[in-house]
Amino acid sequence: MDTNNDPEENFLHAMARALSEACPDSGITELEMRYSLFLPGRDYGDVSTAIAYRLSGKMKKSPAEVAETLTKRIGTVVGISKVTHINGYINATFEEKGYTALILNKVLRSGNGFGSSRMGNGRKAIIESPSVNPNKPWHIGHLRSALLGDAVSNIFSFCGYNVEREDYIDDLGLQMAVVLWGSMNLAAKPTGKYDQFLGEQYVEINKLIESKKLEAEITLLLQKMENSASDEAKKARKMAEECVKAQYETAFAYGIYHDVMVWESDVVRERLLSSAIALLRENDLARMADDGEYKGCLVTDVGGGDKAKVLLRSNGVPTYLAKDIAFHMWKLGILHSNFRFAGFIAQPNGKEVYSTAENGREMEFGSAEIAINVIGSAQEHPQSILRGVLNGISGGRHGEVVHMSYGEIGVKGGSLSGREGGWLGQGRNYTADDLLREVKSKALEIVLKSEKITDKSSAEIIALKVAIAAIKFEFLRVDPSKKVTFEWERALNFDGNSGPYCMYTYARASSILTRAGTTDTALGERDYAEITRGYDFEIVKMIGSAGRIIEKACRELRPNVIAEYVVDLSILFSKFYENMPVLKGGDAMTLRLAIVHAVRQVIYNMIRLLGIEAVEKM
RNA sequence: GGGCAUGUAGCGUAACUUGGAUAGCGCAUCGGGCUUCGGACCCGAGGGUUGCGGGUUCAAAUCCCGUCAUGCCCGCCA
Repeated sequence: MDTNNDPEENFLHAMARALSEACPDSGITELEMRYSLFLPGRDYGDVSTAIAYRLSGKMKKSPAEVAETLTKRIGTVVGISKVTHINGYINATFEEKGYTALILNKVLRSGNGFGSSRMGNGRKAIIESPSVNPNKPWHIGHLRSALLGDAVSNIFSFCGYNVEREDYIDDLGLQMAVVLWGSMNLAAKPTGKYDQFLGEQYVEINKLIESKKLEAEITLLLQKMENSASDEAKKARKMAEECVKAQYETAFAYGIYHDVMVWESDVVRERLLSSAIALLRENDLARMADDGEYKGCLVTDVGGGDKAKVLLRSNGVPTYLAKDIAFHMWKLGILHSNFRFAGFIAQPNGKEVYSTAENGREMEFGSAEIAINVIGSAQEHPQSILRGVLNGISGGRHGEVVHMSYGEIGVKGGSLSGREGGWLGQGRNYTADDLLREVKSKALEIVLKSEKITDKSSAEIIALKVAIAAIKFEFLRVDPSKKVTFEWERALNFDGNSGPYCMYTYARASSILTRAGTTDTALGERDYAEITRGYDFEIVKMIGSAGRIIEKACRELRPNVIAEYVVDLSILFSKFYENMPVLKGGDAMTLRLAIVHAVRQVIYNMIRLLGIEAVEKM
């Protein structure tokens, strides 16, 4: 849409034409040309290229001469007011009135959809996160996964994918067996939030395991749990469900919702595994080890490394990897299951989360073209094996599995170990619940000082939104691959590069529009003759790049590029705000109102992708 | 030992995939700014041999090789 009006595109095409005339065998593709474009220092123009340097040898001219030749051949370009060259660089300057109209009118037309794209073309993506074991509360590490998963889901959806938000519950793991043992052998009665209770029990029991040698007893429990008809299995499932419900209270507090959860016990019961194994053997991806250390095991050699990986132990019991492979075959529609689904909890967003269940009905989950797993970097190796095996099966005919790897979170003293209780702090734990409580209380302190907020009840609501924004932004502003060390001090600071700063910018923009009595329809399409080469046009240009930013975040699975962008836009708006009066802007008032409107809309759209809600006052 | 990731001012980060003009932003520090649209703000200052050493190139934080540091992974655990 509007490509023939986009000056950058026009410049690019003009360049390509000039190049093919001046040097037909340059070997430079249009894509390379596109990549060569960069944003120059402010005095040079609005878009530049240093392509002349690359042609210098081929054309046997100096870069400056090449740039001159190309510039002459470019001639006039729609939307570009001038093309200049200096020291071999070619610089183009946008015709600012036309560009301003193009961008501001597009924001008006597109509204909440501004910046969206059809990149995904309706393809289905299953995004899995945070898949926390059902025996403890979410700690800040799990929260990172949940927030990344939520943001990536939002971004994919905005980019035209059909997104299914899925959560995997490992209710058959050792961790579950441990807390099951606790419920059968310890006197403690559940108090408070159930996930917190279980998490604390888990730490206690692990101390007992070391001192009292309980491994054998717990391993026996684990085996009994594998048989879904056993009392142990039923009790474990019941505990796990209660724990997940408690964990989801946390999720809801953060505004995180899912479409479907899949339980490991259901994967086992549905016997997906035997079909998966058969398929692996057909494709020569698994073999029986006849001798060596894995004698009697079914193993796979896929996944690099010099060592085979066990799928079925010599006693016939499947490994986690085997179950995971089967599960991912379901995700990609390579295998069909008889999974049945039933509503699990009604979520505050009005949608039910469905869960695999023994007594449910068949539903249209699974069978995606892309399966994104938001999982810590520690799982890189198993994830690469999983990917390798599935690629071997699908041969590219089915979709792909993507590991969205993120660096794990540490705290000053060490790790957040569930077993050793690293997530327990003094007075406040490193849990998602305590984090929200602490940050909200800080936010409330500040909101109560605001002159704009008069009644106590709305102060509470706003403080909660500010707190959520502060936390989400703090977690999402960093590249996912980076490991981070959590510090309360930073989490409780709302200044500068922060979610609340962006919200504040939004609130100020809203306030101006309210004062002006401006509505979207009042801002019609018009010329913007009053635009200057000041902060106003800088903002217009930045807004013009919003769509590219979102696509980049989507392609690279990096919500941080959006966070970065919103802060930069907010900073720019603050400068504009201080220097260019809007309501007293005289002839420029309408233009400036349109800019304020556009900034407000773009901040709204962008922070929403991060799961952050804008407020009109704070 | 092998594999993966990370290393950018006191601290936290961006730019690295696609090499371009003065390495951007925030916190902290120091100095300014509210009778003017919301001070969770703005303006200014100081602070960088981009871990280190080579190489490629007209041009390297970015690409290549080596090296150091930190973390993670390499189980018939999950």
